[in-house]
Amino acid sequence: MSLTRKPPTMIDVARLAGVSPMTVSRAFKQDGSVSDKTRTSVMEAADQLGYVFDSTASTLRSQRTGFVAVTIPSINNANFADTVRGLSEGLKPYGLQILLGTTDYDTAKEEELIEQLLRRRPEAIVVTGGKHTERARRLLENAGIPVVETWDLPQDPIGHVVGFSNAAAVGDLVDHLVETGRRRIAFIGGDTDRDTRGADRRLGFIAAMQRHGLPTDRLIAAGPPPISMREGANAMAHLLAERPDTEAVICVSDLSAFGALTECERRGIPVPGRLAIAGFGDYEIAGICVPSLTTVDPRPADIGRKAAEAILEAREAGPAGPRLSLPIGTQLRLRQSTAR
Amino acid sequence: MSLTRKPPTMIDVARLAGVSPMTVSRAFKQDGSVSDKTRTSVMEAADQLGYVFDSTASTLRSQRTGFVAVTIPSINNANFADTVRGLSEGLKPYGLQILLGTTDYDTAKEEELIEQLLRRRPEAIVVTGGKHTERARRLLENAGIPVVETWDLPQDPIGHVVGFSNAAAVGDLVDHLVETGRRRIAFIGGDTDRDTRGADRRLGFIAAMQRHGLPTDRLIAAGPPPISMREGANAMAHLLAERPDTEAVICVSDLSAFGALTECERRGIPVPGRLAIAGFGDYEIAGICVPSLTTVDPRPADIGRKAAEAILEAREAGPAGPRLSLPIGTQLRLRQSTAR
DNA sequence: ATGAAAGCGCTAACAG
DNA sequence: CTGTTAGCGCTTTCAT
Repeated sequence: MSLTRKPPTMIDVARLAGVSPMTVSRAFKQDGSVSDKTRTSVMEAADQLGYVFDSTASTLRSQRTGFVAVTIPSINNANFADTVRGLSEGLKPYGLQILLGTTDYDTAKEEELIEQLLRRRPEAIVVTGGKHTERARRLLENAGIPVVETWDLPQDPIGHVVGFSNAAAVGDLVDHLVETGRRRIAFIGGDTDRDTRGADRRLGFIAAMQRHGLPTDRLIAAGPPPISMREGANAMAHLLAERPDTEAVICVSDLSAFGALTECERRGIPVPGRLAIAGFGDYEIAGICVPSLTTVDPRPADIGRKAAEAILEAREAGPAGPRLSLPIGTQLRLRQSTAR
Repeated sequence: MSLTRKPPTMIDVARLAGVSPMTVSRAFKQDGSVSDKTRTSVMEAADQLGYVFDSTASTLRSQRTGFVAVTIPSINNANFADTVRGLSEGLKPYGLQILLGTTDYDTAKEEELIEQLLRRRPEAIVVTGGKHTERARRLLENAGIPVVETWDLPQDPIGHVVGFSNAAAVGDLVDHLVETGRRRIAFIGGDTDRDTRGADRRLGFIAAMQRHGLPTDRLIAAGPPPISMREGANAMAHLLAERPDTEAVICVSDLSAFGALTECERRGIPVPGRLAIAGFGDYEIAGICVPSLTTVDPRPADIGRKAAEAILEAREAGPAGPRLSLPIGTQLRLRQSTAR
């Protein structure tokens, strides 16, 4: 590492290249109107000095940070990671970079995070879910930038929405299980409403069961979110002890579903023979485990791509533009774990 | 969303609170020397105006962005996600925020990414691995900030290092398999050296096999990284077709190892009875699948935490401080998939 | 504990 | 195509 001496600025580059700082500035832009010859000599000077463009200064003067802020519950989740990837790919061609933060499924942390992110003056913000603290909501409303809520269909959206009904998607799973003759169906999910999407899935389960005239007395609380494989296995052990005659289980995610599946394997309980299992998310594991898992594909990368589209449209339209609502068509993936 | 009018600045807040902008600035700092009464009235004024502190301006004047740049190969990988979590938690108390980018296991993309990130003037940068393009290396060397290379032990480190020998860790796996009586051992990994850590694991496999006087003719190339579950299953199918007498398989990661395991399950091949399988990474699935997977735990969150420590120490010590090298003690996790 | 003046490094706006 | 001037919103520095 070189000793810290003052790093070169545009002025240094300009001096060495024998041009004005403004010309250096233009040379570093895509569309800057500079002759090829000038640009080349500027770039050579910059290279020679080890100059690295300072976007903090550019940002202040031009009022364009090139940031899009994104909040997700957890970075350690393939679904949200896919959404971030889709978003990132959709924004990159426009020179927009993602500024990512995680909320740990906690609206208080989300509020703090949103404030932190807004201080960086992002040009748009994408949040996961539609449930926020009052202050977080106010911050988003007053930010003066496009706001996109994702992975949900909020009752009262702040700005744009790219999502789907978690409840309806679980309803599809229930319908499928009932159609294939299951009646005593359980739901394994988180024990709080901190994970809004998880809570919505549970509500969707209850509503669909009632629609079919079936009891909803097999709700297993697997602990605070995120509910992962281990919690799924424990919840399945609990369920088998309490209600051994259960015919099918819907889990809040594929990870917990896979954990539940392994518990059946350890106990020699045939799946789907004696017990059907379904998950949510279409994580890679769902397609490859044995038996493969029936699940719902929420198209996470599509959510990201469409959120990017929403942002780009919103910038075109300006603050007076319409609120966009881009629905995501979830897809039921019927696999071995619920076959008849 | 409110119509975009000019957002309030410190000057507006100062005017409303009847103080100077400097006092507002101090009120927004942790240790600003302002009376409680003044701070309260400033905060009230700020609230009333919906003022949000502008760190882009703060950053320019103070030359402190509060960013630590981080590059990882993929966001969709629980190991790297854990490292980012550890890092993030270690840095948060110091007001440092992570600016994350992904390289897709591509050093050319890494170079571009590093330049992008350095333009944002991070106060330190953490990169995954120790292999970079020449220009990327030069950029890092001249950045004038602490540089930490992780997940590897580079021959010629740029700055600080927090890592372990991937080769040695795979050597431990080979030793274990040989000790338990396996001789015809295969390795499933990526087909290029793009994934440096994967390539190092393969080299470690070859070296350890040679040390034991065993042949290394069972190297399966599973495609370009990242090698995931599906590629692991395909590679196993290929291996079983070509070399059906294989006694054990080491996979470049737990994800491919799990895929390989499912392929055995589909074909009715007993694991570990007829074939032993080992992975790498100690992903959650390794501990919960049936049979559970023998693997190496690289302590990803520790890598992040120690990288944070390295950064904090380096800032204390200044540019003249020592190059830190914080080794990570990987842990062999012996489980059912290689039991005798 | 508070204020006044200056300026961080770049670019908008205008001129030529 | 290139240059000049001013200023983005804050904080450093120096004063009181």
